[in-house]
Amino acid sequence: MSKEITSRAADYSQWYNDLVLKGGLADYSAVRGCMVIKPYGFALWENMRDALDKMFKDTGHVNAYFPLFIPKSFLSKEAAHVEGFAKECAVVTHYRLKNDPGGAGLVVDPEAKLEEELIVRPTSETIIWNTYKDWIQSHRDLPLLINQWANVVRWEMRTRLFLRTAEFLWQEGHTAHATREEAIIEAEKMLEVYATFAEEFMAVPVIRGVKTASERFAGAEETYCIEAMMQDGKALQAGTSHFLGQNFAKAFDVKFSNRENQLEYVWATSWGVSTRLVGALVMAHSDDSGLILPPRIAPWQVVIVPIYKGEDQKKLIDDKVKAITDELKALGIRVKYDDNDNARPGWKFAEYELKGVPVRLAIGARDLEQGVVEVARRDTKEKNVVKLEGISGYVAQLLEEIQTYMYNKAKAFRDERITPADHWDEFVRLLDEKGGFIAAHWDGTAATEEAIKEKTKATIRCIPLQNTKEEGKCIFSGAPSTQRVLFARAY
RNA sequence: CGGGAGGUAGUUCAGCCCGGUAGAAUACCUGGUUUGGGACCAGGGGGUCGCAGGUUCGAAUCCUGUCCUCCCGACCA
Repeated sequence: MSKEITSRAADYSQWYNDLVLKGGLADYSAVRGCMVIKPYGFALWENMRDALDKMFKDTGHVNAYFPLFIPKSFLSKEAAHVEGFAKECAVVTHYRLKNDPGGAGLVVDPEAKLEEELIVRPTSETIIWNTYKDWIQSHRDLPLLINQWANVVRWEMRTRLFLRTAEFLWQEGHTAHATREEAIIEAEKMLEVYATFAEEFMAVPVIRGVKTASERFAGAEETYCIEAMMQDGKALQAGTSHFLGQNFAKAFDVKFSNRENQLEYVWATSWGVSTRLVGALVMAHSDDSGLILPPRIAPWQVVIVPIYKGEDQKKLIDDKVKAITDELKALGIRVKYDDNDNARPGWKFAEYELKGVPVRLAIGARDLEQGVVEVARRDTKEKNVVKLEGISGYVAQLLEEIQTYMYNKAKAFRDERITPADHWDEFVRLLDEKGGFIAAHWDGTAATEEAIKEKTKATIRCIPLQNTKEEGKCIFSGAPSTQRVLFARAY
């Protein structure tokens, strides 16, 4: 016995915390609302980051880096933007400490007050558009397709590991275009990149949609989103892409000369995903034994555990494992050989299940004699004895199979939790008893949306793209509606 | 930010009500036996009791303040 995990049924929140902490992804820190991402969790994030970074580059984007600090005056230039972020900003007011003459230790030096206070970026639109003003003169400078990997700070009242922390890591893309159409295409394209990443790498199915006006990004004309379904029936926004119109161009006076030599405001997008995706990954797939990580982004795809009596057997196994790991590595498979003699096999089995390693190979003297190895897959917990000959090919194929299985399982779960509702009683009952997305008609007003939220805590997660049009009556007001939207309680 | 719970060894926790110089399990170290689902025996090391004040001859224990975490709520791309 050692690392007990709270079951999902007993306490879903605690289960999630247990997995993150005991699975070695992150720790709490001495700073309120901030976490330490541990090496195993960071390796997972690095794999996600690398895959996304490649996708951004493949779609023509380049990376750059803008300052952590934003002059306070910048934030207030776009009215909706300041409204949305002002309440959760960390502010730098001084630039020096000194020893208190009264002996109270280090104190802020009141004489070192900043002329203009600096905001720790909650997002970088303002500092970036202030810069773009200098970079864009002509239509020949467009489109400008830039991404940055950075940390941001949002002073949240209530935090949860990965899902909502005061400081988090993310990427933010900021692009500038000559036309409205081109900017919209960009925002939609990047949403599709996110959706592809979530589905193909994280094995998390997502719904592509647009946000309602009240859920829209502060300063955007349209916010596109991908929404995922967690195992407790709550929705989680996994990524957003915004069509910013000319709002920031106007706020920061960014104009370009078109082909007719007329000055026009630039059209903009921004888009981001964060370490919150790690939380989504945990809650979408894992079980009561621990994490279940999809092979394409798992830090270790395969772990090999030797089982032996005495040094002689150990040597024989070591030799065989060396051959196997060489084969696996040649196929680009990330493999760990755990021959630590301090822990026994049973302990290791439990440990790597907790850590969600997709495939485990156990190999002992008996196996060597018979030329076989025990292969255990984390997702289904199936165990098979497989011939050592051709094992690398078998494992490579198994990893693919696990990736597909995890996606299909999550998709079946998600699809089963999209339920249509046509009456208010049914809507409320579904939310309480079943959870998930509820597809219902909505009259399109913010007042109705707000009233539903107040009564049920459910919000409109999105209006799905390519939604089928359908005449109906609003679930709440009874007013006419042309399509169903997806409601859910959300993280 | 409001309500509740908590912070004592690396970890999980007992001790606190009723003040008297800190304990268990596990982990760790040494030696040995072990190794196919979280091993066993023997010996050993490890804690300014979150932090800062106060009361007291004496504080993990009582009082005040403060920091951090969890749960619920308010708030929140």
